[in-house]
Amino acid sequence: MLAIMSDPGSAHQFDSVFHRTERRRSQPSLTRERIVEGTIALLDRDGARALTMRKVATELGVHATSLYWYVKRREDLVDLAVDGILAEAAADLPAPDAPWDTAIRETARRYYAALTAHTWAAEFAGSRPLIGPNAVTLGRRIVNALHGLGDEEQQAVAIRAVSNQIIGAATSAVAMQTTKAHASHEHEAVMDTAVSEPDGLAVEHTYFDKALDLILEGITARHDA
Amino acid sequence: MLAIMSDPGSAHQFDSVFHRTERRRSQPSLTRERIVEGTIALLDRDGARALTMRKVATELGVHATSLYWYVKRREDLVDLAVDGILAEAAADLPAPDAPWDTAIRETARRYYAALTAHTWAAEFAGSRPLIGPNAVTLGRRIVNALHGLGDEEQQAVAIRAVSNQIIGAATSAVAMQTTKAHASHEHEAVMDTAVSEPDGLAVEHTYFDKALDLILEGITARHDA
DNA sequence: ACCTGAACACCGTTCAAGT
DNA sequence: ACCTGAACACCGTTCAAGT
Repeated sequence: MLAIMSDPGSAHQFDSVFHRTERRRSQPSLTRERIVEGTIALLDRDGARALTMRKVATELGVHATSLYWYVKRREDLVDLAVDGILAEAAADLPAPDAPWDTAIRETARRYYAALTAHTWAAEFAGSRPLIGPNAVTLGRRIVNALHGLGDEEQQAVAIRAVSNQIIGAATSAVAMQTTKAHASHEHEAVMDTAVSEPDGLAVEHTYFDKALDLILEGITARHDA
Repeated sequence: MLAIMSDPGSAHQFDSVFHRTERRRSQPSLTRERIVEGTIALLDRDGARALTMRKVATELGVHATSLYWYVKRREDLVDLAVDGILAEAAADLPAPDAPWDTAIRETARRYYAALTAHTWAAEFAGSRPLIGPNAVTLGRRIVNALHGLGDEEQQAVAIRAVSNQIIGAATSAVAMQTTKAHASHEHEAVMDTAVSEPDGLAVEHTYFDKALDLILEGITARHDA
């Protein structure tokens, strides 16, 4: 969830990996960074269901219990991995002086693209609060873009409309994708839309842009009034 | 995901509980209906993490392995439970001749309310395709409401904008809620927004209405042009 | 047709012990 | 400070056996 970005202070009240500092020595065989890389590699290769402490450990050539020196629980791996792939999106954001609507379009697009590029990320994003540093960076860019458009409440509404669109679109696109993947596997004669739409994710991506435009038009209409 | 509702045909290609007919005899001690009720009761009481085959079985006074006569896998329980709580929303929908915008507002509102009333439902909805009968009923009501507003593509865009808003808002609201719950447990001095906002879900509910209005204004603006 | 019971191959997590 | 190894209390699922 992105809503926290309108209220960054409350993030400090929540026990999350991102608030716990990492313990480390001079030459450890493990690092939180290495763990995150291994987790992402595993997830990209074998999917969300493959995320177990034991498999991540095997991926890194250590024992499962070693991971607990660096993270507190399995969910931490999820949170770190999701925020990890958001790094792609959080780097290279639109310039601060960009027009508000193109700033939102660009940021939202990158956010959505990162989540759908790693299907597991979209799956997890629906059930975990998105309060990692990269998620916060992305959220702030949207907040800044809307700053000055209407009063505070109008901004809060616009922020939620955009955020919800990103999360909702990403999870829906991925769920639809995996649905069709199942279908193709289980029926040999594939005569459904999976054929007429060779790349469902690409189609959804353009729908995402257009749905976002709808929201931006709504904001504009309200702002001009 | 709701996107399937714009393409009901493809649902038949996917191996889901909803396509498998139930086996039953005259007086079985178990029923798919009883199982769903027990699952929902368990989830409402103990939360999403408590959903295990063994606990559901205990809830119903049978052995875990007995459940496999009625469902194929654990995920089936998730899908059935989520669609189960959507029954509240799918019953008593706005009349077919209601104005399109109030029809959408009412339907979306009920959909969102059902998902947030059972926090586990919102959590699961983000990672499972919403293709149960009640989800389909709700989706169809939205599709029907938009029928005739613009060409087919404009309708598809509007459908996605509304659907994504429902899913995104529900998952965000619930994630935020649980975040704050954690905070209250782990810090004795609760001086964050959880205090100034005694009922976060209620606040989010009114934000949901307003964000949805933004989308409806976008649709109107486009339609009038 | 329905339900049990044993069994298999896993899980996450704790914790004492090693270095 | 970091990592191992054993151990605990779970999991989902299959399948032969009962009725």
